[in-house]
Amino acid sequence: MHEKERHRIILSAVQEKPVATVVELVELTDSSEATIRRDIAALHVQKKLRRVRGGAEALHPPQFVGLAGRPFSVNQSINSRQKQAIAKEAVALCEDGDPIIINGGTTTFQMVHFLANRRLQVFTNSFPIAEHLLKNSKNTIMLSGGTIYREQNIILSPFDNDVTRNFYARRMFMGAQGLSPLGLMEADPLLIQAEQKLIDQADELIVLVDSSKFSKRSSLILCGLKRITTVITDSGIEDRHAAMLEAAGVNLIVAGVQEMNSNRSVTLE
Amino acid sequence: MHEKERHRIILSAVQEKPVATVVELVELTDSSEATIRRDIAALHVQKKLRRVRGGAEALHPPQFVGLAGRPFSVNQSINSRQKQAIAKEAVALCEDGDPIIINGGTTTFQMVHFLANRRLQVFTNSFPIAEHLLKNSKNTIMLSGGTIYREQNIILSPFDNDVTRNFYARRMFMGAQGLSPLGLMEADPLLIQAEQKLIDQADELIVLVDSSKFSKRSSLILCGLKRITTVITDSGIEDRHAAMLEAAGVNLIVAGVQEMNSNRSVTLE
DNA sequence: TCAGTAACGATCAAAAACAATCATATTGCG
DNA sequence: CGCAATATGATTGTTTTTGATCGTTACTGA
Repeated sequence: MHEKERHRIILSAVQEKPVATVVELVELTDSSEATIRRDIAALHVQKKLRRVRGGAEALHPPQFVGLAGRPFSVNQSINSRQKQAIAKEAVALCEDGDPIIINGGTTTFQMVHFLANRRLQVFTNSFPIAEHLLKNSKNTIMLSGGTIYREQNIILSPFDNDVTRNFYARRMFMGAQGLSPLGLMEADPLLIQAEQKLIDQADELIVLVDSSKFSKRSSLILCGLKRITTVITDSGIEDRHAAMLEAAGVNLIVAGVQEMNSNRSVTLE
Repeated sequence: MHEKERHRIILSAVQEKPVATVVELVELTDSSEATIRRDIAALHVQKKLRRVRGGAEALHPPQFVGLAGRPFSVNQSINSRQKQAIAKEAVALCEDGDPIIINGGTTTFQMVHFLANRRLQVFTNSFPIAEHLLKNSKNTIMLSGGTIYREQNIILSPFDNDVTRNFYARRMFMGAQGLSPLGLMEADPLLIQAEQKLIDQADELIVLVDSSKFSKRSSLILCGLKRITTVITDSGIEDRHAAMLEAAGVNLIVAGVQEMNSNRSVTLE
């Protein structure tokens, strides 16, 4: 076996498992330990992997420290003041007993805090949302089936999911990457897929976006403005954007960040 | 077993319950107490867990009341020694890349620790299993859709679930309430429902039961003995029960609870 | 309080992993 | 073809890790 082939095998093996031992690699490549060690050493200086005693490990060990991968947990803290205010308004629309759909996302995730004392029927495709509500509330939780995508933290199935098709809600709540005259825009194709499966399963579509989203654009259009029932945003929204929504017949709720009585402690309760 | 692998298993175990004892970890990893102590000490200085007398605990331990209602978490500790040994044999049957189904239950839950270093395609209807694997392993996780039942910790849908129907596995692993000549018995009608949806989605049916289950009966029969490919149990199984399985053409694996020095403490710890 | 037991730390020998070296095989090139 | 350059595999001695033992310390229950 040639050197390059071994290197490919080694790199592949290191991706598959947290740590590939020298002995394993010997069996995989039918070469000697000495050779494998030399290979690992070479790949180590090439910064292709990290050399550890006993074998080698991937350079960027997908640190599944938390369920929320980096992107998710980082997003969590961005604009969390506004997001919480927006989420609060969203939950305020609901009454106990209502069936609702919460699409995965960092803004919609903030709804969980205000749902802690409620008793709704919540359908979601977000693993973190389901987990949190399950642990910290008495709501009925329904989950869509499929593969859990770690990066986006959503559950998605390539097949038409009858659980999804049979759950019909009064309202569906979702975030978005951007909101323009063209409609509701999203960046991640995976999220688009997930959202398109849900979007027709509710009477009303409630979109939760902070005001910065009105100036952002994205490549993928999910649906037109007319499909949206209500937009909840923060007071940073510009008049022209509000006018745009009004023209499309979309209700607008501006979450009052100011009315929260002196809570500099934004932390959740 | 490699150092990194042990560390993963230890961290996995610490997540599951408030405190993982050294003895438990020894059995989980097949290494000595000295090694486990050294590992715990190392992980302690790495701030990955907290070292306590007798073992280790998670850094951020209390997830409130906990997702698992009482019944689940209580069951968790009963006969956990045997359950872990049984679960270990179960995982040993699998090769990386295999598609498998893990039905929810306390015995099958123990498989998660041994899956920490593996890379399988795991389909489950158990929220805790999905959660744990998601957080502590690189396995691909697929979840069935539906309502999350808190008592039983399973996800169940009244509708035929296409995710389920389209996932076909090599092996399905499940626990049971009892095992008699009549077949596999279950007590909870809800569990029966969940299991019947999955049981035909795999080539082989592997049943994980501790030996006490052979003398227990239950009201509901899930399937006959002949449907079972393999039974994994502990060394407490009686000869007549082994004969019963043999007569039905069922493979039997006895998980070696190799006599630990003077284990008069059969009680749970 | 006072055993009795469990957990611990230190120590040392065995095992595993390693680095260095040399002999052999393979490859490339004149 | 022959020779040199390089890669590979085997051998040996060294370092690291592991497991077992033993004396000490911390808990437990009467």
